Amino acid sequence: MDTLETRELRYFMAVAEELHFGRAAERLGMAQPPLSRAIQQLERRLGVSLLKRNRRSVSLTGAGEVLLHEGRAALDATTAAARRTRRAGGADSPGGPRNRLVLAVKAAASHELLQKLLDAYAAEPDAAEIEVLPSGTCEQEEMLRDGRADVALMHAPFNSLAGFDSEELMTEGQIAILPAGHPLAAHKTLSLADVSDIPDLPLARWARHGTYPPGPGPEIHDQTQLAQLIALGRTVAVFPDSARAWLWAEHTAVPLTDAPPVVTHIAWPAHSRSLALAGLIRTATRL
Amino acid sequence: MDTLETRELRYFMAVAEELHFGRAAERLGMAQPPLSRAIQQLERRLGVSLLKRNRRSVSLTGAGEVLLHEGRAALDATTAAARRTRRAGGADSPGGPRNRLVLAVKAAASHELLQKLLDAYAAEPDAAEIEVLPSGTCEQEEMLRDGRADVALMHAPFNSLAGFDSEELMTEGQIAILPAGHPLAAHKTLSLADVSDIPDLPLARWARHGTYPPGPGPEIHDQTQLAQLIALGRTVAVFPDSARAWLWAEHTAVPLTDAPPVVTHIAWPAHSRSLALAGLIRTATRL
DNA sequence: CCCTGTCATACCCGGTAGGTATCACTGAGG
DNA sequence: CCTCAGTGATACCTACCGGGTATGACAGGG
Repeated sequence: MDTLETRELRYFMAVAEELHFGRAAERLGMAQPPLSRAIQQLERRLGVSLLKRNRRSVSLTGAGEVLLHEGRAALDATTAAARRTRRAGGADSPGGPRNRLVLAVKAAASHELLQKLLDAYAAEPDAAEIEVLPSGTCEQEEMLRDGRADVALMHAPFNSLAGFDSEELMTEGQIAILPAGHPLAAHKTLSLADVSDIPDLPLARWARHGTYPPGPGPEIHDQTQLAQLIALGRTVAVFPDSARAWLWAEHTAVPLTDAPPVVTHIAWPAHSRSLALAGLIRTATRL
Repeated sequence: MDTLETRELRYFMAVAEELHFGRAAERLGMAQPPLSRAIQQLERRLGVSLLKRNRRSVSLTGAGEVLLHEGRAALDATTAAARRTRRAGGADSPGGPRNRLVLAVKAAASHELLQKLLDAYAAEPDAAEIEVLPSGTCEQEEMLRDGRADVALMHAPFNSLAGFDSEELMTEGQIAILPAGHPLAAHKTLSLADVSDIPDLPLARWARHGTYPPGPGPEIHDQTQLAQLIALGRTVAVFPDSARAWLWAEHTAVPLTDAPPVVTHIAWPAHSRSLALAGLIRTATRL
């Protein structure tokens, strides 16, 4: 009736993303004709046209766009259910489910805070085991949504907290990281405008989901790469204060006066009901 | 592999809620044996035991509890995707998708605010059509989650805003609604303690999802019933200020000094990307 | 000790998901 | 203008599996 099987959703997502039945079928590991048929059935069942086929190109209708977004959320929720259930498996000794929590953190994030949090929590009675899962740039949200992680350290305004519950842990300013020898490195403070268009030092561009924002700067996907490029005098970067921890001798940090403060949150799926998670959050807010 | 079909989720939810294969099968409109088999397959696929069968009774394992919660969220997301897609159907004329928004409101909620909101929004250029969906006590959250509604007026602290984005619209105090002739009705103000244990006037109990909280007061599921019982001198109720709008001559409203303020929010699913919704929210915050 | 309730097993059938072959149509290029 | 490459739809077949019925196995209560 109005069921929407997971398989159908998967199929539609593939087609909607590829906008090409052949490639979508290949990605799904199946032949093209059954895929075409499945999508037709889906459209008939929903009573809605999802794709515009022009015999030569495929595009989304309005309803298709809606299903692309809502379906992504639904699929994520489903795989999250599977993952979390599987993870909870075996943990069934009465009196104390040996819960394990997966904590997603951006690799470059404040190491000090994380260390304090883990230490404090480990000291708690009946603390669950914490698995620290390093995540790429802005990937924590996705990880929480699809169940790879149970809880995450996020950094507003870079991460969006939409759809999660969260508690504020720490606020810090931002600094510009410059090559030590650069003229600007002599300043006591700088503004964003000062560092955003230095002719010889374009701002580095970070990979987000495999693609890079446009711009003149070098393409980066690794903090060490960035550190090296700065040391070589090829680029400049803007980071939260806590990045001072990993600066090299060839780097100079200069506070930025007008950069928005970075707020570190601990965030988790709003519907979570795990005792272990509650304990970790309590510990975190007490730091 | 780790797919978790919607059908399997539906089946498991039924069994997990009934804790009885026979009744669950009946509720699903199928025979018991295929249901047993489906659950076994599910457990085998997940590699996790979900139910403890004692040949005489069924209970959830830890993993089963997890799947019960996570699965509910996943199923809601899936049916939401179906509903919203279907609702977006046909709306495909280029240049302006004739979006229609479904707004869930608690029936007893501030009528004045709702009226102002609807009027203001209707005056906007290219306003979408708003369908007002009355919802039972604390049902708005569920409606947002499963796609029956796109946006809702919620009242903290009664509704939980967890998992939604929201904007604050209005804050009001609370009042006790008493029979006009009652001695307490002569007071200028009251405290919660004053009204919570009046021997002859027990607090009314509202239905939530068909069940009533325990207590001595009468069982209510309708504001008119409540008004009548108060008028008859049988009960007393606590409401936000805006309830004054529907008071009878036989009622007296007395402000409560220590009741938590009621904050009306406009709330919507965090991942929403609808233009029409954005417009409505903009209008609401400008009121 | 039997009887009832309850979940699991055995077996069968029909629908349907998926594969292969092919058609229908479109747009580019010579 | 015709041809050919590319792409989605159609036709048809098969095998799997979801669902049904009948029955077994076992626990508890009278």
